[in-house]
Amino acid sequence: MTSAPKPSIDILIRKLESIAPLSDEERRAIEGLSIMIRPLKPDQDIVRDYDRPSQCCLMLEGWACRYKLLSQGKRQIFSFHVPGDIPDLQSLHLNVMDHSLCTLTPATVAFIPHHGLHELTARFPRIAAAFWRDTLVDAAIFREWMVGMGRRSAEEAIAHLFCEMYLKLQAVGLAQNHIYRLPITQSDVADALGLTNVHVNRVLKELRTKGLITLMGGTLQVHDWTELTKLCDFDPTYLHLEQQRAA
Amino acid sequence: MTSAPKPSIDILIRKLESIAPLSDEERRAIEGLSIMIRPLKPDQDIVRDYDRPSQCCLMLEGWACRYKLLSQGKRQIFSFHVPGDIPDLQSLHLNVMDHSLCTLTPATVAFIPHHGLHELTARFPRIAAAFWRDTLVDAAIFREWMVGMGRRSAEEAIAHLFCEMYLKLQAVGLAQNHIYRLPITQSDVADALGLTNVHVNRVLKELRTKGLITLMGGTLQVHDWTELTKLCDFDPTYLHLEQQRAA
DNA sequence: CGCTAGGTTGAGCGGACTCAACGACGGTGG
DNA sequence: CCACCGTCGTTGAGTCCGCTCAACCTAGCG
Repeated sequence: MTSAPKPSIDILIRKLESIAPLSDEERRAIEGLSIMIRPLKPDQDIVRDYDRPSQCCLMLEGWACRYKLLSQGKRQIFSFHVPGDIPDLQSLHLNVMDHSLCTLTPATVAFIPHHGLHELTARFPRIAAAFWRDTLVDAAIFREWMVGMGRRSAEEAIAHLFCEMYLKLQAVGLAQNHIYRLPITQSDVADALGLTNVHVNRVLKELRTKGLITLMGGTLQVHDWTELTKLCDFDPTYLHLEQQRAA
Repeated sequence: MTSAPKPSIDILIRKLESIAPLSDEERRAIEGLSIMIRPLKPDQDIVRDYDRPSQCCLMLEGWACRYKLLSQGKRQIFSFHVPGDIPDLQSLHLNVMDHSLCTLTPATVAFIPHHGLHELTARFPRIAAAFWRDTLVDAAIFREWMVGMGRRSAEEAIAHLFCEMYLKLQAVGLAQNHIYRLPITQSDVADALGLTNVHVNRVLKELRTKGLITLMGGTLQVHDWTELTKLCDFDPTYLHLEQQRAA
């Protein structure tokens, strides 16, 4: 953070354009969305299970995650979100929240009323398609996490998560050289992968011992990318990062 | 199947209308889609991992599932699909398949070219929204399966799956009185929940012994719905079955 | 300086797995 | 018509990955 640019909805335009170019009119329509920008503290819920939100949340700065609390205090994390993401875009068409969304770090988010998004997507099918696509990639990542929890060992699952996060962050310019900020606790990792914090700790130690990664002070460094991807059989197809040709 | 009606795209119209009413024009546009209806045998792949399909598949009769094969022959099933579903709707906007789709029973499916669907959704934003919503419910179910694999015991996970399938089938008129056809093997259940067929077998025996269910010849009967839902802490919110008020 | 959240380590346990055998059933072909 | 075979379901015995419980360490922070 040398001289932080003022966070704005531009990040959304850039994200959409990384998939398909926008016309001037489309770009102007997005810039014309009425939004409310708010700074948030860490561990602050943005929307909660059973809420009926009337707005979506665009991450401008910081990390967030979607999760659900079960009886007996168990927690399942569904996804991690970084700047450019709209983690609750589904609320545009599913009026009840079936999970919660909360910040992991200090964050800046833009709230965009459903009203404006409904108008926007009705007027511009290509923008609607781009948003739709975004939720589809989300679902693809859910599927891959299912593979992790159902069919991968703890070590493979953790390695896989680290590979995935690196590519996601690299795609939005938040990571390079196999180093990135990963401001989440071992308990968060555990709740994302269906493990316990104790076991995550042991596996991390193992990965460190093998010289594959170091994870310190919220920064992850991958020392041997090839070996790490091999360990977990990582195939990035599901992230659908390649540019789609314009429709 | 006393006097089977000829399967047709009507099933799709009915499904869309269960969410929001369609105008005559919209209905006619859907009926005007060029489709190809095909009967399929059981265990037949419809689309495969890494394919780049140019059409979507509407289930008219029979069951299908989405899955992925891993190295060492492991398999993860992501979802089960019944008549009215479009299991590969995501291929409309994600051009590479990141998983496969195959029949579980003899089935009849309608293939709908992407071309026609793109036109349809561009012309009718409300139809686009309905399709989009459908993929969002899909994603919500993925999330719930993640909860099952990450944070539920085998018994809870299996009970939860049975509750889910009942409500999904009931919603399309394929189940009532807590009885329904479940034409899948114990290995399928295992691959869906991240378990082994052996363990699924033992847990089913346990559920049978408790008098909660009987599962025989592909038919599941729930004897004590209340108890079954209590056992797995079932909350159907995530299925988003309630009618949505017209946009 | 003390509190708290997060990380680390040990010891013992158990749910689900592995391997293996066998039974039930339906389809198929000689 | 029945022997054969493959798929699916069932059961037993032994193992292990990841869990539980618990203690302790470390660093940031009010």
